[in-house]
Amino acid sequence: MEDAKNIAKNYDPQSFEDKLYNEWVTKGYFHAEVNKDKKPFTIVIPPPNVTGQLHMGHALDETLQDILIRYKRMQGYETLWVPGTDHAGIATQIKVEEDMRENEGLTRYDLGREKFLERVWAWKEKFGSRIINQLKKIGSSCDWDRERFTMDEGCSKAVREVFVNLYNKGLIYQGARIINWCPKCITALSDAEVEHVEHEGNFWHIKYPVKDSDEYVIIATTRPETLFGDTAVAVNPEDERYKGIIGKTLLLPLTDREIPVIADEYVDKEFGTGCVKITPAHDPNDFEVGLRHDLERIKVLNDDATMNSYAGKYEGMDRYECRKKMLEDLDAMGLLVKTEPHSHNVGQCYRCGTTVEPIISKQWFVKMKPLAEPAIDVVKNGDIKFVPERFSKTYMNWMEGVFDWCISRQLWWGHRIPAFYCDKCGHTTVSKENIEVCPECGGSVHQDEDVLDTWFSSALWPFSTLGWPEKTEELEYFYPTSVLVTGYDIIFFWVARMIFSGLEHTGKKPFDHVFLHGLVRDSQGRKMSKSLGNGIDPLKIIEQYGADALRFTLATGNAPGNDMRFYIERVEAGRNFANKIWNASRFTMMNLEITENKLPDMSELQLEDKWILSRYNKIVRIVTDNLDKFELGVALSNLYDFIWECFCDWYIELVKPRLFDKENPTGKAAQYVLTYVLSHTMQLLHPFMPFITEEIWLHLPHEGESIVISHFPEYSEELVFEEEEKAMTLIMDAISAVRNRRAEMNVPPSKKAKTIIVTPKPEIFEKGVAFFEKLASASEVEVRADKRDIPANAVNIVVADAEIYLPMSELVDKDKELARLNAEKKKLEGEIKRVEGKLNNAGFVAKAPQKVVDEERAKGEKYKSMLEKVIENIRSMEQLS
RNA sequence: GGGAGUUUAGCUCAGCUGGGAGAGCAUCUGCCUUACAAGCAGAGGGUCACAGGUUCGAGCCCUGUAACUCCCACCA
Repeated sequence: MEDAKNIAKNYDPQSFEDKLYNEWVTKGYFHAEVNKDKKPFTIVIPPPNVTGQLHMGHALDETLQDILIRYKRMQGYETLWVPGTDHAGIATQIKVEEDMRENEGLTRYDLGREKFLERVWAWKEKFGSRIINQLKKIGSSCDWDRERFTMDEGCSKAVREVFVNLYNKGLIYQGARIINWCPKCITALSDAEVEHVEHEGNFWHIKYPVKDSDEYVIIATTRPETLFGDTAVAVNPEDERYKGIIGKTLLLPLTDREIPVIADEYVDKEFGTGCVKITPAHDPNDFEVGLRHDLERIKVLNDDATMNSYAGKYEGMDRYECRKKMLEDLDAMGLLVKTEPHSHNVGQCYRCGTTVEPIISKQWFVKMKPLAEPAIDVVKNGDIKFVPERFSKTYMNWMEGVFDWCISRQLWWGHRIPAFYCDKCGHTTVSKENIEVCPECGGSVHQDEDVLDTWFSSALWPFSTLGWPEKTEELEYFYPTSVLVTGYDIIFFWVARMIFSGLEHTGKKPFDHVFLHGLVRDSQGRKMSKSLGNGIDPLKIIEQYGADALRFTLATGNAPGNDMRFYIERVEAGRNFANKIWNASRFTMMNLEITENKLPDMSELQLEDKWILSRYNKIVRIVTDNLDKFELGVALSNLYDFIWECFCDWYIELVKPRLFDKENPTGKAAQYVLTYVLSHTMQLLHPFMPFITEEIWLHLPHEGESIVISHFPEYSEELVFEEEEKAMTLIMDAISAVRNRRAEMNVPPSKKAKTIIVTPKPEIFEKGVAFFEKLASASEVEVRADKRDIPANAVNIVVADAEIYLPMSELVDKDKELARLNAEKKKLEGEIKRVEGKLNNAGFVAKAPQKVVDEERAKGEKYKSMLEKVIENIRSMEQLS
């Protein structure tokens, strides 16, 4: 252990984290392959974000995933991450377009499709590898060599297979529907991609004159510019006010068009004026009304939300400019009755925040009903489990009310829709292979210009990455995967769609568990975002505190599925913990003569050895149980307490006398136990804090070349020492009580005192003599069964099974001491009253479990005997002159 | 409008199937005790949001109330 003695005084993560990571990679510990001798553990993870910059949310994802993977690997599973290296969709394209616009003033249309896609590839090349390097910094054991999920042929093949299969089953159809249109991204969006934001707008009341009459109707609208697309005004058939007007013709203001008044149940008599303008091309409800009444659909907006020729003189204006101008004009014409403030929800593009326009458009849709049914069942019957469980409800609500999914996007970057239109006969052919001629008439064909929604291909992730639709060995072995780890904000986008896609295309569920975590917020509880500038860069944190400290922070302090606030103080706590471990290890190594890592013969174990082993053994079970339940935070905080309190604060201190005294025959045993417990604890901690645990484990006597591939500790019946644990607890409580009394009296540790322990169990306290000397500032310890000859003015301490006397008469203030004893008496009496209250309650004794009753009885006994002693002490104190 | 979550120490949060309220940080006191001042030994601090109920027993289960947060939803 020569190098052990040279280990740095303080924990310095920079000195070893990178080095260890590179070693793990070069030695291939992260590599996964089909291995029939082992069981697979497969984890599905979200893609790196498109900016190529690691953010805290991603660090959280990655940490939780890595904890599970490392744990399972150490348990002997063949572990595979199913990683994505590409987000094949809109976000990437928008990013690149933004970049082009800002730096060169170019749009994708200026470049043309081919050149533009080249740009995206180059951009991906640059940022894709950057984020992978960043993920290594936090210790991710993802085998990044398996970059399968790209826009390559394999993936495209899966996407086409799926598209064609669904189309042939009639589950994909093309149709004109109202979709959400983002005028900035210039594409259709799915319902899930639209965020509804409360918006302070106006309700404009506008007169529509009745033809050949002085009458008019007043409609109320929040989007007056869609007036140009009105093809009717609707009233409720039951509405007495308007019965007479149904069927009449209105003159649509600002145009020369005439529109009818129709009756439709959809209109709410109570809301607004009771008259609704119907714009089938720009509103989903109006679209439905239009279908019922066979109304014309007039689209008045261009793709960039400027007005088209239907707007007459407003043509070419932006939608809001047009709104302003036309309202002025209507006002001048006396047709604007009033402007009423009205707050309502406005749909915004969840990526760029632009207000979306509902627009009629011919798009591709997936019919959701038939796909949703099995996807509901598989969660309902528990085949797929959400952790925490409550999210299954969220999922179910969405799935049960799901609308058809608009999957076409008017973008260039993405999987192009495999539909071909005949230029001659117009026939649509959907095909896995590219075709040149129409199979119907032999005419030339052109492929659909649009691409598929990102989530359409992402939904295939769990199996397309494993080679599907080929029946590969990997697919056979690793699929269905074990667990998906992701944030709850992505349930609808991704989780739900993976579930129904997996079921539909492979006939199997894509994973067993969905482990959901919350969002990382800043210290004020706000979502971290670029625009707020409150994002904390994980790499800076790692640089300053180390990856292990960051991982500690991300894994503790919150329950699964709950949001977490990021406090730098919590990272400091993690760093301090690492430093504590570091120094405990340093101490261990400095006192090591042994070169083997094994337990000594049971007969050589001392009381404190058995105590720490027994406690360690329990921690093994706690950590394992909680990791199996995905309670990572609970597992880690238990480990934290064990390492800091049991191992560092007690065991190391207890064992120091044996280590320092080279003559002590039990010194070797202490070294073995110290080494055993420390190195095994490092293994327990390794999934959470991989770097420091490896560094320490390698410095301790060990077998095998890395903790990464070592075997995770298991609970052992041999290490159960209940009696010794109890005995040790008695001693420790007594020591704490002495310290407490000394602190109360402001006695510095340097001032030693004789300690007399009066106890009915001298055989236990005899074993603790050295501990009292070391830890309770005892100059000399006397253990006995009677209290003869003890000076009445000695400091006295009453604990369970013992009375302790410190003859420090000069420190005793009679009045203060009496006050304290009386306070203690009162407290004990209160406890006894509480316990007896319970025990005298017939209901309690009859109905409570025997174990609980017994425990209460034991407590009662203990308090009674302590009370007796306290009363005695009060008496003798009172007799003092 | 529907659904979910939260409410526990000054702050941030744990508290798993009901059995004497916990951690970290902060505060106060005393310690350079030969691994660690990024530390050690102590202390103070809580009507577990409120009101009912079930139970021998409720922070935990049930009902209701209030405040905050999030998600979903086509009311023009």
